[in-house]
Amino acid sequence: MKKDEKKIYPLPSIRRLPLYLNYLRKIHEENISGTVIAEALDILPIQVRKDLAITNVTGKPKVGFNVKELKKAIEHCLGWNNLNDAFLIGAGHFGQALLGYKKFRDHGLNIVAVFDKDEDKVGTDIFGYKIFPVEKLNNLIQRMKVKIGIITTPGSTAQELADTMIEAGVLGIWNFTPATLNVPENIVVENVRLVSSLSVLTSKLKQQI
Amino acid sequence: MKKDEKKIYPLPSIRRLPLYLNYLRKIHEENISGTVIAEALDILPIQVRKDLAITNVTGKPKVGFNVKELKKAIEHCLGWNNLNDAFLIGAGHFGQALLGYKKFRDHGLNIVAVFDKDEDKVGTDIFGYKIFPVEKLNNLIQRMKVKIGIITTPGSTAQELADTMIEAGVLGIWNFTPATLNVPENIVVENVRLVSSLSVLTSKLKQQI
DNA sequence: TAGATTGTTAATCGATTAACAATC
DNA sequence: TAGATTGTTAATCGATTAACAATC
Repeated sequence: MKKDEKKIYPLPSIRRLPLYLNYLRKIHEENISGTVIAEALDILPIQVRKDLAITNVTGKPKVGFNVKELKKAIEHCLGWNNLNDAFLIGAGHFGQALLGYKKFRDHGLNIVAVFDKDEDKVGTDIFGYKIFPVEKLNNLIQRMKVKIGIITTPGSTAQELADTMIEAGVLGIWNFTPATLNVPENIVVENVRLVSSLSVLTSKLKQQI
Repeated sequence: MKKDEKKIYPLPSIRRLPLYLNYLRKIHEENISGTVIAEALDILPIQVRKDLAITNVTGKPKVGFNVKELKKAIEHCLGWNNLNDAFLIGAGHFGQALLGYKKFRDHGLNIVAVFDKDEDKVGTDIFGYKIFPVEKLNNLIQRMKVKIGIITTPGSTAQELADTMIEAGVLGIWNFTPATLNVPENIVVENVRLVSSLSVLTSKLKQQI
């Protein structure tokens, strides 16, 4: 057990695992072949097999993989088997969009509280989440032992929030701001760079035309 | 000119270009060295130099790059020199978050109209954008010659919308849904896979702990 | 059995990193 | 000039893809 927990998986494979999981959750067959998954998701069959191999689930030639087993294994691999509690900081448009997207619970994430520094927002309710003042962030992270912080504030406050959260015990940060966060090396930061994504789109379009 | 338009840039470099651009826009120096940029963004200096090389801007040893020239070149490279008009489909939480994020204009994107299939939303206003019924999508894309569609609907309607838009002349799709879009090969699709990003975070955290 | 599908081993490809000469 | 910084060429690394034997 310990051993597989420590294994480092290729990140591109990790990124594709939830695609497989989504697909597996939709179908009703008992077994599914990598070939079929590949076709549905527009991925090469060999890549599907390689990706699925990291879950340590083995398929049966001519039959494929057991769907139930595979779903469980992917969830385990991603750390989605028990819900990860998270705090969300920044109740702006973006934060609200995330709060409104209930599906995160299907993806291992459980947002348990929301923070904002805007006095007018504090105390109000968004989608059933009561909004706390950022001043309480440190204290509540410690008390609730929350390990994940989601930053949806403007970039200018991101570093400061990260510092606070890390000091209080947060181990992973999902950063939706354009800021580059400076953190100790044992802290995991995952950046959602919408602008990088947009760059790919527009630069490809430019080439295309 | 033609020649450089057709060149295919490494996608990882393209993803980093806007980070450089953001940084360059913040500073006030006339020249900047790759080394300094690298330090600020926590990237290796050699990678910064390699990335900047794709813009064809050359720096001066000991001096660095001309900031103004570099900004222009990056914008050109990304196709941000003239604003790309885009339609947004799906005025839900996520769509609204994008509409509220005015900064896209600094990143080459100009959302010109918003569509939704919800009759209650049609005709109303969000952040100054009037919402049109999806039925008008085809017609307006043709009339306004819009080339980019942003899909922020639920995944179930994404393919259908993509088909409609492509038929009407859209060339690039920014897909915020989990759906895998099936499109002709000359059409550019860029997927924003929040769940893939979350996967990276949670799986790394699992290893860390 | 025959053949679809898996899992493994090897080859290819592309990105990152290193080394270093050129140069302002 | 001396030395910081660039740009180029080569080495390394990791992911993707190909080939194929194993097997249900």
